[in-house]
Amino acid sequence: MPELPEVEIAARNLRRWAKGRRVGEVEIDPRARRIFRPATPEAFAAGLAGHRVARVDRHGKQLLLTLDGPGGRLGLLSHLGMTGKWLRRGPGEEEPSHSRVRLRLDSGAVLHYRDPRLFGRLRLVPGARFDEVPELEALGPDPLRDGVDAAALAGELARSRRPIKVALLDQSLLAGVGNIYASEALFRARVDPRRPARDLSPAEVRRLAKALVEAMEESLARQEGPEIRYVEEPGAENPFLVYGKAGEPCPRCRRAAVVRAVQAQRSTFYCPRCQR
DNA sequence: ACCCGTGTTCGCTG
DNA sequence: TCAGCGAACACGGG
Repeated sequence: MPELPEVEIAARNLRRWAKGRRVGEVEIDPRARRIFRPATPEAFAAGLAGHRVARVDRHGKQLLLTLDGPGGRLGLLSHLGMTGKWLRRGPGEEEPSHSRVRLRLDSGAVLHYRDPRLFGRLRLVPGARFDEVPELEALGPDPLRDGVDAAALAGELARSRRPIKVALLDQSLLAGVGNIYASEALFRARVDPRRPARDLSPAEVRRLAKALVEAMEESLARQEGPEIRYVEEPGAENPFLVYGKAGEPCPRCRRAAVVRAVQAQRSTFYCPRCQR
């Protein structure tokens, strides 16, 4: 399940697979209607077919493909939700399970959008830039592309009583931070996830900003490759410091066990001894 | 059977 | 007016 680093890998893969290619036939699983709401699968397929992929961009967890066609330029906005993934299959290769959308390319390959839980979204937008898509205006800066301005982040956090872990998931503060990297960054910055956001000192926010970027860059370096394997999938190791490590010794102090707590209906992992 | 899940949106409340 | 909260969405895996 994708957070910013996984979506960045998806963007790089799509660039390799689809940039410069023309989309031919578009096939959609009839069960996948909700992915296209409020539009219909029929309108999506008709609007996309015949266009050529000019570029692939990412902002936070949002992917934006820019395509050119006879009717002009259009954007394909893709959010992977919890279980979405773009895959490429060559001619004759077996298609993935839960393939919801198939885009036949003029390279002979087929792009599959796989999404078992149907929490992802695919939408055609008239604008072809992120700043022309109204729904994306609310997104905060992208930590990898824009960096994290600790002073600006501290200013935002100062207005919130929410626990810092919950505030970090707010996409209007920073775009792309999800449940894993919120826990990982707070551990690296030695900040207790339960503390009210407004109570963090400037030094703590600076540590947090640095920790977020480092956690994401390490993950990106680790995942570079032809096809992403999400961490919870069979055969994948858990590469994180505290996420999913409840009961195991803290990798820093070794003297306390990692604790799992629930905040805003999501799991949080932390070391009660290191994180203050 | 039951619980859990790397995300977002909507409606309610104070 | 709005921050904050909980339910809902939907399906597979342990």
